[in-house]
This record gives sequence, structure tokens and C-alpha cells, in this order.
Amino acid sequence: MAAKRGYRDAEQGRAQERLRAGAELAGFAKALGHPARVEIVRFLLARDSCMCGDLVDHLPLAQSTVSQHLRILKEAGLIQGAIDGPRVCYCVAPRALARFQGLVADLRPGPGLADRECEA
Amino acid sequence: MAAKRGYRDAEQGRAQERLRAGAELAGFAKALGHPARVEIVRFLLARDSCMCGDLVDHLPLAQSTVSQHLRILKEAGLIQGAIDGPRVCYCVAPRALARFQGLVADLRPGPGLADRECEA
DNA sequence: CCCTTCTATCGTTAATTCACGATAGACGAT
DNA sequence: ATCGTCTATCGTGAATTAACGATAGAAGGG
Repeated sequence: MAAKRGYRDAEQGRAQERLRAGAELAGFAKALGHPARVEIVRFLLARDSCMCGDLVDHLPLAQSTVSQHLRILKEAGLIQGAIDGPRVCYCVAPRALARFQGLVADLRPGPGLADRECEA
Repeated sequence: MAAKRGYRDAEQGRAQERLRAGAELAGFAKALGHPARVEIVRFLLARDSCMCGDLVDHLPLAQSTVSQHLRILKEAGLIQGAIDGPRVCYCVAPRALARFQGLVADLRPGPGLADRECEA
């Protein structure tokens, strides 16, 4: 009984974890679901670090819009910012990016289902 | 001159390709930017194939909503559907998924910038 | 103190998203 | 033909998103 309950709890835990991982993936994906935000992440990956103003120069958007996009990426955990005088210095959060990449890589067919394709 | 122009064209082509890849990534990400759509893709990956009705049973959403989510995933190219009598049989589009995974995996720091993190 | 730089936030507007119920149309069975 | 199953589409309403200009507040310099 107690062992069976333990088994149920473990199963419940896995289902919860799966649900959480799904929501996490959706959250990251949503944050990257806009071209400007993709470009921001790539820009940040390509250089040491950068300021909001650098991005404003780089993207064809108003400063306030860029700031909003930065906020979305930050809330999704994909980037982080360090205050530097009157400026903020942004960079990608490596662990969160790796987590996202892992979640995406985990989208794989189940056992025995590789390369199946329905007749379209 | 002609050689220089060819060089410019190649560079232009690369910039265009980069822009296209960015938009492509954003498109895929946007399609997966909702928990129900993540769950749909996972469900399809876990089984041979499935019908809209199977998903309606699986998700806590109305049939019309499920159908709309399927449409979004289909328009993003991540899934495809084959008509089967009065039903439609859906499955994941393996090449599009692999493309998405490749684009995500390509989000990497530039040369000499590995594991950099700003002081947050 | 004033001025400049820098960025986040606010408010606004228009467009898009997301959920639902109703329904049309395709298909198969009788 | 009718009926049932199945799904896409339509219309609706509420919430969210994405763009912008204006502005407040932080920080630094003279």
C-alpha cells in the first residue's frame, strides 16, 4: 500500500514535471516568437555585452519599443541586465538558453516512431 | 569592379539569409509559444498519428479551439495533415522540426565569447 | 544648481490572439 | 434520401501584443 502510494507519487511527480517542462518551453518560445527579439538575442550573443542604445541603433524600432522587447526577454529569463551608471548592460543568460535548447532538442519521436510521416 | 560587385552580392546574400533564418526561427517559436500547441506537438510525436478528436479528448479545450491550434501549427509548417474520410490524420513534419531544432542550436555565442555573463 | 545622456514606464491605438458556441460541409452507413 | 461522425470555419468578446511619443527618474559632468 505504502509502496504503491510511493509509486503513484513518483508518477504524479513525473506528470507534473512534464507539464512544467511544457509550459517552460512555451514560455521561452513565446519570448522568441517575434523577429526583433530573435535579433536581440543574436546580437547579444555576437558581442561581449551591449546597451539598450546599441540595440536601438541596430534595430528599426523606437527606443521605447526596444526597451519593451528587452523586458519581455528578461522576464522570460533569456537575458539579464546589469546597471552601469545611467545605462544598462545586457547579455544572454547562458543557462536559460541552454535549458531552452535542451527542451527543444527533447522534441523527438517516441520509441519506434522515427521518421514516420503521414501521407499529405 | 565586377569581382568586387560579386563579393558585395555574396555578402548581401548572406545578410538576406541571416534575416530569413531569424524570421523563420521567430515563426516556429511563435507557433510553439502556447502550452496547448506544445502539448499537441508532443502528443503527435508520441504516437503513430492522430485525429483532431484524439487531441480534443486529451486537451482541456473545445474542439474548435483545438482545430485552430492545429491550423496555426500547420501554417507554421510544424505539422501536416492527411485527409482520412471525414477525418484528418495529423503528424509532425520531421524536416521542419529538425530545421527548428537546428536554428535553436545555432543560437551560440560568437568566437571568444563562450560562457560570458554580465554581473547581474 | 543646470544640463545631458540613458532607459524604463506610461498611455494610446490598432491589430492579433485565444477561448467559446454555432454551423456548414465532407464522408460513410443505413 | 436521412442520420451520425468529424472537422474547419465563422462570429463574438475579452485579453494580449506591438508600435509609438511623452516623460519621469537615475546617473554623471561642469
